[in-house]
Amino acid sequence: MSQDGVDLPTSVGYLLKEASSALRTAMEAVLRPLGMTVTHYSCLELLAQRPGLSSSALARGAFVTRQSMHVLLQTLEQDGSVTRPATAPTGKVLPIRLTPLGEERLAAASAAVRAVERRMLGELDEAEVAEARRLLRSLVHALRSESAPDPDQRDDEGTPANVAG
Amino acid sequence: MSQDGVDLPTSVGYLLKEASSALRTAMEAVLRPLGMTVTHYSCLELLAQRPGLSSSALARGAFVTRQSMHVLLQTLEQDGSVTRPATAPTGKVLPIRLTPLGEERLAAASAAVRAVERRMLGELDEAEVAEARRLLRSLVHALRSESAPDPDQRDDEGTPANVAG
DNA sequence: TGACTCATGTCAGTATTCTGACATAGTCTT
DNA sequence: AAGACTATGTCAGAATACTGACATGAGTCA
Repeated sequence: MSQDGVDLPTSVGYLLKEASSALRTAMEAVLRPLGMTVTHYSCLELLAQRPGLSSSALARGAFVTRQSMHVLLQTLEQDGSVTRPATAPTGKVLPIRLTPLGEERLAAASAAVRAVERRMLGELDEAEVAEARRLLRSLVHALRSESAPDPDQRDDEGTPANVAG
Repeated sequence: MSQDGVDLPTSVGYLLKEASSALRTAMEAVLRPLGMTVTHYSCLELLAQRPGLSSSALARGAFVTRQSMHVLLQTLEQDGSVTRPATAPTGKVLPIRLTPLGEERLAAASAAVRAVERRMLGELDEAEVAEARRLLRSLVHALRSESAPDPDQRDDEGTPANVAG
């Protein structure tokens, strides 16, 4: 059974999902007291690094559909964490920005998440961390290389970004 | 901004999520033609390797809540892929098993998923794959070590397993 | 210029998963 | 043996994300 099927304990795919799941769980645990979900945090962090990003761009960066990001942004806007111009400066793109309140909330969340990442990497030295980055990038690159649908065309075509494995 | 916040492109956490997301997308792409979702597949694969698993054990293995697994199993049972005894042989645990039809479906799905995993690892040699396993296990271990809630007590306590990061 | 293709924003409906809660069956402790 | 603790199965409601669809700008190319 282990030879014919995918041997889960040694499958890199399974380990990837396991690690990703553990990370999300840990992040949820530290973000919950701050009244923030992982997706909220991801969105704010992306905006901090690249102010003026569009809703669709945010969706790609957070690995959700642009429809999901759309409703999330409505929440964050009501929340007062982000602002969006009523009319598009050019084209249809509505550049989104953090408000001071959003930056404030992000600061606390970002610190908590950094602590989680530090704990995650606690058993590794610098060289191993670098190697982990390199290997993960290789996996992503290989998965997207051939016969892998373009992640940008997630819409009206059928290749969502859920996360799992 | 990059020093203060979490620098996404170099964050191992972000790369982990990126890789996991890419893997799930790729798996969905190959499983869709087989009429199967990633969670369905995970469940069947677990059952193939450990027949007689309980619903809760399956949930842990697939990184979802036991409630989600419960509804999933109802689908798979109607589907004719798995069977569950009406009464518990001992205690409350209802051991679940694959039907011949389930095994058949799993065979096709498992082959497709193995191909995806092969593609994912295509750029790496054997030593690098082993290193990837080791590093991923280290991340999981470190995340669960301290101040990380027991994943078994996901219920009535507040630490779900969603996947993201 | 006009047709084509692509990306974005948005609305509506569906599906999946989660949170909360409760009863019950083993297990461990005293 | 009784009580406490843990784990399981299950039901119901809520939150979240996704699929499908449509209109609108922008860029490309003949």
